[in-house]
Amino acid sequence: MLSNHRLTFYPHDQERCLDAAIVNAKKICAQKNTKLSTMRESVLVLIWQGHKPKGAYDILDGVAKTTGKSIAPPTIYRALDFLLDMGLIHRIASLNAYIGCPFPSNEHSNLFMICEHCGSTAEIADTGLNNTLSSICVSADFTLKTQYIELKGLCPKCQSESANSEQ
Amino acid sequence: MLSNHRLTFYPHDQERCLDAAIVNAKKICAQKNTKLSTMRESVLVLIWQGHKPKGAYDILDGVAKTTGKSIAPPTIYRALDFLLDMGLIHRIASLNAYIGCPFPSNEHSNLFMICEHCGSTAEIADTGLNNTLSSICVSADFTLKTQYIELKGLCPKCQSESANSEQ
DNA sequence: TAAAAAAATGTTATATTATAACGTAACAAC
DNA sequence: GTTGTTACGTTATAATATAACATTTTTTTA
Repeated sequence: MLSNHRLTFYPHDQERCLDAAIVNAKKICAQKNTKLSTMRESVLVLIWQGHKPKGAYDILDGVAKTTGKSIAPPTIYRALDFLLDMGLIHRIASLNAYIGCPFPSNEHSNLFMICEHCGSTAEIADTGLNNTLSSICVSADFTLKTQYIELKGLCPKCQSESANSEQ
Repeated sequence: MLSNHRLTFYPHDQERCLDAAIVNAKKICAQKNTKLSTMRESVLVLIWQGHKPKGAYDILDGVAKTTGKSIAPPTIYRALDFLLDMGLIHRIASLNAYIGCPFPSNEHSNLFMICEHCGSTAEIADTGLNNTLSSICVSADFTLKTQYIELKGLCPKCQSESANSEQ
């Protein structure tokens, strides 16, 4: 089981996650013979500020601020499309938002645990889950291509906080 | 395992699904001491035309056509919110669309199999899957509240069609 | 290295989905 | 029959996303 829930839900050096993601992204682009242009890298960097999904227009504002340029939506959406194609980010449909993939270039299950309180979002790849889903699809004669699994709830930190506030 | 995939993916009397859904909806509203007003019923009827998720503005056009009135978006969104609250419909986040729930008033898993080719969408409630998801969440110390599981692929009919067209 | 081709980005406009804010009508309860 | 509640009407606009076309940058290759 591949998961980044410890990094996501507990304090850690965010900078290291960012750096690792960028290094990894460059490697993957090289492998796939594509380029992580300045704009694409800026978008990826912004997405990796923290472990919370970011909306396209938040990304737009952030990139505009850091680059000092004024940017139009298509520029951001094109970068997002590229990063999605490369498997470097995921789209969280229920939030209309985008998040960095902690283990790109691995087959995985697109399972997200989203804290409703603080927004922190962890990704998990679980073989058992994939097997369960596969067998469900087989029994319904449904050919599975892609899956979106978004779990909403409370992360460890927000659980204990809400428990405290109820006292 | 509760599922409507046979009804969804194979020819059948659509009218019966619709009638059953409306009867069921009235029963549930009575139980919950709420009212399925004319507008809400119109929206629900439109959603139950076929087993494909419908967008809010498609619903708007449909209801406007059948009632002969001109309707504004908030009217539709309010009816949708009500039906969602009653558990009579679900929102498919990846499509920004709404679909009737075949077994409201049951605890279930919000698992949808969506045909990418024809749009037919079946809902499945599977205890094994819920257990798998629960244990994943427990091991990550994540308190699960709600889940959105959307599987994209090919329904039985579209599988055989695409197999034929490749010959 | 200059011209051609391809890839990426810029720009303008607009489509699509959803909600805020406030007013009115219908209905139930007292 | 007035009051309170619920649902619906109306206008405007927010938030997300894309179409269409122009320009720039990079790569290829003659």
